[in-house]
Amino acid sequence: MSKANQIQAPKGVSEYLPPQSRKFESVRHALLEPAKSAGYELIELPVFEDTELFTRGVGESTDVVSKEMYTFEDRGGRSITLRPEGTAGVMRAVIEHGLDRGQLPVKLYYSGPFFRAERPQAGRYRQFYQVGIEAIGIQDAALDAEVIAIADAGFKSIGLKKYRLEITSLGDSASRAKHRVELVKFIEKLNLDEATRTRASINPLRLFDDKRDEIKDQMASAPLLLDFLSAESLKDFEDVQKHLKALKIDYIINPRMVRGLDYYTGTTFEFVHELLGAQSGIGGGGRYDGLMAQLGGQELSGIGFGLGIDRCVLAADAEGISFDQEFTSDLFIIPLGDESKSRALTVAQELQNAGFRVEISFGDRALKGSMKAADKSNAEYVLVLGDSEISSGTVELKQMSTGKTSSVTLTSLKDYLRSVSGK
RNA sequence: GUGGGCGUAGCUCAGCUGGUAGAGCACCCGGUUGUGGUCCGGGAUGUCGCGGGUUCGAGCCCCGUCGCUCACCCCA
Repeated sequence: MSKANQIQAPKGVSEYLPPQSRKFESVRHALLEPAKSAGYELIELPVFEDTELFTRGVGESTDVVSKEMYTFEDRGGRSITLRPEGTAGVMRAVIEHGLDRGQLPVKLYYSGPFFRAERPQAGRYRQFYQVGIEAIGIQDAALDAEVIAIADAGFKSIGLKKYRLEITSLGDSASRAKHRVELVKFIEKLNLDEATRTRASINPLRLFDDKRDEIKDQMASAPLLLDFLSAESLKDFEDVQKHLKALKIDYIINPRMVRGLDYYTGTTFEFVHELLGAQSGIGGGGRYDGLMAQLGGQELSGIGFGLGIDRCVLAADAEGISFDQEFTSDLFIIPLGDESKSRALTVAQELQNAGFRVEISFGDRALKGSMKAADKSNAEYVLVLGDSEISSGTVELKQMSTGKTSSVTLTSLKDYLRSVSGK
């Protein structure tokens, strides 16, 4: 098999094959459960949207929109983009279908693939998976705290320990405007290369996030947005912290935190894992005041988060967390001879319908080979189904862990399995 | 878009200063009739990423190219 002209997966996509895929499933489940427990409901949306949704919602000045979108023209000449993040799409659906006309807040959760045309690296993929929630329509520091708590509960439920929560507040627009003037003045005096200066002119906050030492050193004395918060914004931020303390959720204030999406205002947060490489953010989110209106809806505030399933899987690996749900079947049926195959299928069907996990040995391998297959499948019990069993109606059920066999009639098989498995 | 590392069997890798390819795991068959795990014996599998060059001879050297990977920008 030559690899030269083999079709490969597109560059930079994350794929989960068994048995690794079990981890993915467990992680997604763990991240989703806390949201359900808090009364959030599923919203399932398309993975592609009108391009304008993102240019208007996420912001033209962001890297996500300016250089990382998968955009193409569909057959009707419309510009379509594979969703790079989840919030904009949720807002679109909420506005379009009037979900915000009922009781507030609207509480939604979702999970699925997202797409960004970036250069891939550890923990960064072109197709990646997120779990997200959005709570729309109520401005309340307690809600901010709940959203953060839901994310935290998800990570804890995976078993993650080596992560930290960083929070800050971007304040209201007046606070940000005041700070921006001072920050721009400060940056003008710095010694920066052309590319960095251009970046700063688009959004000066971005310089806080630069990883290069020469930039970090220069930015050490830069004016911080937190120091420019209005009394109202500050009170809100303190309330969020008060609630987090009540919830016993540890956090650190990171006044230099920058988020890549333009719509954030007020409370913003990020969960950072300590054992991952350069891409260490396992989740993040914040409040967005202007987004709904920006997209043509009411002036409603919202808050939400996106958690990276891929990165959580990597983090779980890094922490050595094992997902102990081994793939085990209750019963493995080995038919001997063509006549018995049909019978094996019907026996399996009946037991599967009764809630047991039952596998069949397919093909015409020797009994020994089938036994090995049964062994590998971790089946609890094995039964050989040949002519004599079918005519007598009685099978020898072998318990693999002990090697012991017991005679059971085919008609009582279900009851027998129930009694020994407790299912 | 920019930079570093790496591309040898399904997987993990070995291959000394160039002499036409190996191990472990996994897989399949067998160790006398229809009962697994251990053990023993046997077996299949590679255009050594691709193309070109140097050489009597290249997996090993040179050039190009593609891919993977890590990092920068940025982000889940």
